[in-house]
Amino acid sequence: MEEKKVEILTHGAAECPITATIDVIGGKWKPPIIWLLLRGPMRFGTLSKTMPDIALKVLSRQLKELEADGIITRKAYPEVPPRVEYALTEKGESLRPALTMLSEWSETHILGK
Amino acid sequence: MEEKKVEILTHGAAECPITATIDVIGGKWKPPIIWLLLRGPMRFGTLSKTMPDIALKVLSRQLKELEADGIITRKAYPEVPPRVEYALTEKGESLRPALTMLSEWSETHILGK
DNA sequence: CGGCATCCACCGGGATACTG
DNA sequence: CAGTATCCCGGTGGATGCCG
Repeated sequence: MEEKKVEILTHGAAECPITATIDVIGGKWKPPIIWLLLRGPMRFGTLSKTMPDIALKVLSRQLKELEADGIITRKAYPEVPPRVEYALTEKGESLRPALTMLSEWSETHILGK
Repeated sequence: MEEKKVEILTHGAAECPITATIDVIGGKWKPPIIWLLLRGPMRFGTLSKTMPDIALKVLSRQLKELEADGIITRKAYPEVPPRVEYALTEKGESLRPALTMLSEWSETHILGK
């Protein structure tokens, strides 16, 4: 009864809800990937050509991680030559408003000044 | 003139507006730091006690980076013992809506589900 | 109290070569 | 076309110790 306990006792990074979201979208290439897929499904090769700076292995892994987090789906067509299309899930689509705000903030406060 | 040029020619990570914002708030401890400061200014020691898992040096550096990015201000009071208070700038405060959306997304799609 | 200097460990990202 | 398999590198985060 000596000291009044404050509301926030401890606050680790793990419990931070913002961190939890950034853990999902925070990969170096995940924002541009999701940003592109918000316009519609894309093939692996198209993603690669659209983002020439990303190594194939890295693109592959980022896509796999996004799939594991339920953000995108991977659909392979058993054709020759192979075709694989990536598309957002509902969960991924639900990121749109948040990502839009992040985008607008940078336009206002970083790029556009 | 043979091929029709698509709208999106290339899309590096550097040009992605979302990535630009995440570069600012994406440090491991930056979200919880900003999240706390959205409630009001705090002293260095209070931040440290509130987030026990962060090493002092790391906390110090993250604060310095946020200051360099214009997100927070550092005010030192020439007293004994020393006192230093950190507070959000307007630019930092302007992150509130975006961070709120990130927070809500995780509550809905990760934690609470 | 509120740092900074030093050193270290880890892991995400990258280049290259090969495959179903 | 759409990857996987290795190997490597740098940056960020972390532990410890000293200082105004």
